[in-house]
Amino acid sequence: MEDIKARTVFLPPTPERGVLDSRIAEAGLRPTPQRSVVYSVLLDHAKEHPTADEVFMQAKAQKPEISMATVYNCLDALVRHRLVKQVHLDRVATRYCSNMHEHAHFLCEVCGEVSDFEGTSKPRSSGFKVPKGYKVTQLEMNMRGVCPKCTEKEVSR
Amino acid sequence: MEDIKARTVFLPPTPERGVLDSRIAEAGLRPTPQRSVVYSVLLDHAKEHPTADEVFMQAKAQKPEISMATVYNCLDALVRHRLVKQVHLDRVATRYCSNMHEHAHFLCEVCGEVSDFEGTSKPRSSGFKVPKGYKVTQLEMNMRGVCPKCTEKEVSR
DNA sequence: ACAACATTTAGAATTATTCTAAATATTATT
DNA sequence: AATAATATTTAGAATAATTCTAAATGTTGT
Repeated sequence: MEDIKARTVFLPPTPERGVLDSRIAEAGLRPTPQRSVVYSVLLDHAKEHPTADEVFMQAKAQKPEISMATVYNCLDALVRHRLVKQVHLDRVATRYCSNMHEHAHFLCEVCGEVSDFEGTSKPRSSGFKVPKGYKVTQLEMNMRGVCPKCTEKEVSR
Repeated sequence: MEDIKARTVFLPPTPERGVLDSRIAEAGLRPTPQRSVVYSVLLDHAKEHPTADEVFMQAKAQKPEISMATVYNCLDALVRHRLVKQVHLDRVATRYCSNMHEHAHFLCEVCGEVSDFEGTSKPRSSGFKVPKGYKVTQLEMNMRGVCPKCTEKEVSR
């Protein structure tokens, strides 16, 4: 029996570099070392929904020559080819998400932590009236409020 | 019979200054001339979902001494007191919305125009699984795609 | 009228993102 | 394999959005 350490309950472990490269290629992008690194950082830190800057720091640890401009280039390429998603939760830096299952994002207004809520919603049965003629290709559901940890702390004050 | 000029189909005409001030006061904010101006700009330009910079330019037209810092202060105060909403559609500037009926935002990826889609969605019946213990106070649905105008143009090419 | 407090202001500072032009790497062509 | 065409990366400068700061002004309560 193999000794498998589950990384998280919901997210699969990050695949090896070769697999990443073929995913990048399948998406129609030339697989470069920089793109693999950026993609692997996002897969490894899916829970954190890192900002471009955080991705840069992590990527630098693996590949010290990488530059910020490249991180932005790679992120944009990955987003355009639907390997990752941008998340726009507030006025500060854009966050990135490698979980491509449809899901909602929740921002805790107390601690700032971002969580994923699984589920799906079809644009035209979401409760919102999409007028005829609008072609919806992407859907983003963001919620805000207080997470369980912070609710507890508030009560015990 | 009165001669009423409807400003838009869905949005009511902007109320006069006095009414604005009492709404601001009701929300628990001291009504200042700057806050009224900023609020009135947002009500007058609800359809455009203006950025802080656009609000500044419009506000300056009515009150030339107003400063950018004040516009940010006022916008933040209005948001905190639930008179307007922030909309985070992309990596560039935050947009503001004075339509407080629940609705979704649609960004046309061709022309960049933002539209409102009416409707409602309860967090716990939105299709997304909100785990027990999470207190959701705000919900934001953003969609992207192509608007009818741009779809037409694309076809006729 | 005075003290306490809130708001506004201009401008500087910071942060996020984009741009630019040169260097490097890859792919296609011979 | 050599060459040309093309794509990607790089460092750093430039721009844009937002926040900070400290002084001035305005408001409220006593």
